[in-house]
Amino acid sequence: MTSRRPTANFSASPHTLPAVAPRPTLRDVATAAGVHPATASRALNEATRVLVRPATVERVREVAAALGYQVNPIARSLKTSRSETVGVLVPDLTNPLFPPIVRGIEDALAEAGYTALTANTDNDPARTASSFAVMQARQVDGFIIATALLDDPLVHEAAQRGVPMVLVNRQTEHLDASVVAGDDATGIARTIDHLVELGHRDIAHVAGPLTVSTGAVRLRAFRSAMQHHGLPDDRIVVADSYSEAAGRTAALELLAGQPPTAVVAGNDLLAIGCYDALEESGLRCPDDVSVVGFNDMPLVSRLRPPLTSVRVPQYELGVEAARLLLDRLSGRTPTARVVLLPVSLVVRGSTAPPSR
Amino acid sequence: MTSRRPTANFSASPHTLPAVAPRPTLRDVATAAGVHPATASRALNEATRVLVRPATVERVREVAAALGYQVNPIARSLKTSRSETVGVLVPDLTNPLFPPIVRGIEDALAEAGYTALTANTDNDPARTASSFAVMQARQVDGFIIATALLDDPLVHEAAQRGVPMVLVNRQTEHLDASVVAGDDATGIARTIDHLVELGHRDIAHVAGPLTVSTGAVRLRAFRSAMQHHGLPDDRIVVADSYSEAAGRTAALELLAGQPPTAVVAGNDLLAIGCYDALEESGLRCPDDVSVVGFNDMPLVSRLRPPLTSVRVPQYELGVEAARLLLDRLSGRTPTARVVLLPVSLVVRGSTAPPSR
DNA sequence: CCTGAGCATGCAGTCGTTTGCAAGACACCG
DNA sequence: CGGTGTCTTGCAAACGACTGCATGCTCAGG
Repeated sequence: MTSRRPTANFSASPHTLPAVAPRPTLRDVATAAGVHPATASRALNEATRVLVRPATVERVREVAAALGYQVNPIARSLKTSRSETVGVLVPDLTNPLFPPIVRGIEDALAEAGYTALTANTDNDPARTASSFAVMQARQVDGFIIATALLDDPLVHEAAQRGVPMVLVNRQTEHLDASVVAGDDATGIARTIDHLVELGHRDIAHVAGPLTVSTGAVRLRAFRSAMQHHGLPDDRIVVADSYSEAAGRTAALELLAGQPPTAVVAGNDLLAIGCYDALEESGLRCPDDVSVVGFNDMPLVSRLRPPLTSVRVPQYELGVEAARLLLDRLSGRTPTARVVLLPVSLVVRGSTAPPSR
Repeated sequence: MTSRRPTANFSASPHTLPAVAPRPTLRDVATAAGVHPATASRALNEATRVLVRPATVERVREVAAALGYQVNPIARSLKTSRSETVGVLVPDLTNPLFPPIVRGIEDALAEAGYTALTANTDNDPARTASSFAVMQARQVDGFIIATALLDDPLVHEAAQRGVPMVLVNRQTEHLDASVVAGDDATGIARTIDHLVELGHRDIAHVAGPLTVSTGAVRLRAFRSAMQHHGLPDDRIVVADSYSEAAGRTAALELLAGQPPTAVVAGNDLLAIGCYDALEESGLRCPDDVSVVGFNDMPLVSRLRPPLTSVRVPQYELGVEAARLLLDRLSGRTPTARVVLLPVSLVVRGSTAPPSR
C-alpha cells in the first residue's frame, strides 16, 4: 500500500521548514480507526451520530482527537451548500454606531460556530448590490442588514427570493422579514417629556434622512409626542445625511429665524453639528438652546457640554439580530418578527431649563 | 437527454415562490457554448486563457455572461486549497482605533477580490488561538494581525510554519514577518519638541502596557527624546491597559507627588483618563498641566479641552497591510518588510505654556 | 506524401465530505 | 426453520471546479 499523497511539495520549495504535516482528512481518521469514511463522518456528526454504534463513535472520536482532525468546512460546504457563514452589510464601520452592533453579531454567531463576512456599503446602492452578490457567491447562509432603506428594492427582492435575512437598526416598509431595532418612538417620547418637564415649549427637530427608517420613525415620533403635549410640531429641518456637516447645515437653517429653546437631533452626529451651528451663531448650549442626541455614542459624555442622548443597546441589537437569524437558519421560527429593544434617556449637561 | 437536476426541492416546500433558478454551473456554460467544461474553465480563467483559441474564449465568455455565471468559490477553494480570504485579528472592534484600520483592510482586499474574516480577541491569548485555528480551518490564505504581543508565541509559531502574515499597528520582537505601523518614535519626538518649545521641562509619561510594542516603543522614544533635550526621563508610570480607567489610575499616581507640567499619554484613552485624574485632583488642563494623546481618535477634537494628539493614518495602515499581504500571497516580494507610515502632531487646546 | 511540431480541446481523476441505498449480522417470532 | 425487523456499516455517487495527460488537428518542411 503506497501513500496516496504526492511528495511534490518537497521539490517545489526545497528549503522550507520541516514539511508542514498536511492536516489529516476524514479518510485518515477512518483508516486509523479501521472504519469506512462514511462511518467516520456519521460518528463525528452530531445529527447522524445515532446511526452508529456507541463503541464505534467513541473510537472514531478518540482517533480524530489524537490526530487533531478538524473537518474541512470548504469540502463540507461544497457538499451541503451551506457555509455556516453570514453576510453583514453595514454603511460604514467607521461610524461609531456600528462597531458595537457588529461586535454583538460576531460574538453571537461565533457561539454557534458561525462566522461573519462584513462589508461596508457607504450607503451606495451599487456597492450594496455588489457586496450582496459577492457574498451570495460565497454561499453565505443568510444576511444581517444594517443598511436597509425605507424602500429598498434589493432587500425586497432578496426577501421575495426567500433569502434568510434579518434587518438591524433600520427597517424597510411592507417587508416580511425580521427586524431588530431600538424602540425609537419611546426614546423620542421620553426626550420630549424631559424637555417639557424642564419647561421647554419651543422645541425643534433636526431629522435624519427620511430615506431610512430611523429618520422617518423619529420624525413621526417627534410629531406625535409634541401633539401629545399640545405643542406645535412643525419646527422641523431634515438633514440629508447622518453627519456633523449635515447637522450643522440643518441647524443653521433652524437658527436663521427665532431660535427654538431646544433641539432634538436625529442622532449624535447631527447633535454635534448643532453644537457647531450654535457656536457659530453666538448661542450657548444649554444656556440658550438645549440639545439632545440619539444613540449615546462613545465619548459623547465627554463633549462640551456632555450630550444628553438616548442610549440604544447596540451590542444587544447585534446579538439579537444574530440569534434571530440563527433561529431562522435552523428551521425554528421561520416566521418574521419585529423586536424592539428598550432604550433609555441619559440626561447630561446639554439640556437645561429654557432661559426665555 | 434528461435533466441531471433533481426536482425534489419542489416537494420540499411546495408553497415557495417561482422556484429559485439554481445558479448555473461551469458545466451549464460549457454545454451551452458547445465545449467541454475543462475548456470553459480555461477560457474563463485569466491565467489559462492563452491555452484556448480566442474565438472559443469569446464564445464561452458571452455564454457565461448571458447565463449570469459566477464561479463557485467553494468548489474552487476545495480544488486549489486557496480561499481568497484572509483572517483579521483585532483586540476589540469597539475600540475606536480599529474600525478605520479594518475598513482600510477590507477596502484593499475587496479591490483584489479577497474577503476579510474578522475576529475580536479581547487581548485574550486563548481566544486568539481559537480564532486563529477556526480561520485556518476555513482555509484563509493569510492573516493580518493587530493583536500581536511583543513576545507572542502564537505569532512566532505561525511565522515559523510559514503562514503568510502581516502585523499591523503592533509588532513582535525578533520576527521575520512584515509589519505596518505608524512611526511612533517620531510622533513622540515631535510631541516632546512641541512641549519643550512651549517651555515645559517637567514632562511625564503615562505609558501603555509594555507587553505590546506600542507601549514599549513609545516609552523608549519618550526616554530618548527627553535625553535629547537634556531633560530627566524618569517620570514614568505604566498603565496596565489602554483604557480610560487605567489612564486615570496611572495619572493619579503621578499626581500624588509634585505634578509635572505636562503629561504625554500612551494613547488617547489614557489621555482621557488623565483628564479625569486632573479634574479629581483639582487641576486644570491645560492651565496647570498639559496633556497629549496618541492616535487622534474621532471626537477627541471635541473634548474639553480639545486634545492635542498624534495623528496616525489608520485607514492607510490597513490598506498598506492588506497590500503587503496580497503581494506576499501572489508570490511577489516574499521577503518581510517593515513599513512605518508618517504621523503628525495635531496641536489643540490641551497643550499650553506651563504656568510654573 | 510522410513526419514532427504546435496548438486546441477532450478525458477523467481529484479536492474532502455527505448521504441514499444496499447488504450483512443478529434477534425475534410464528 | 424461514421470514421480518432493527442495527450497523460499507459502497459509491455526488457537490463544482481545476489540471495533467492524451488526442486530434493543422501545417510546414523535407
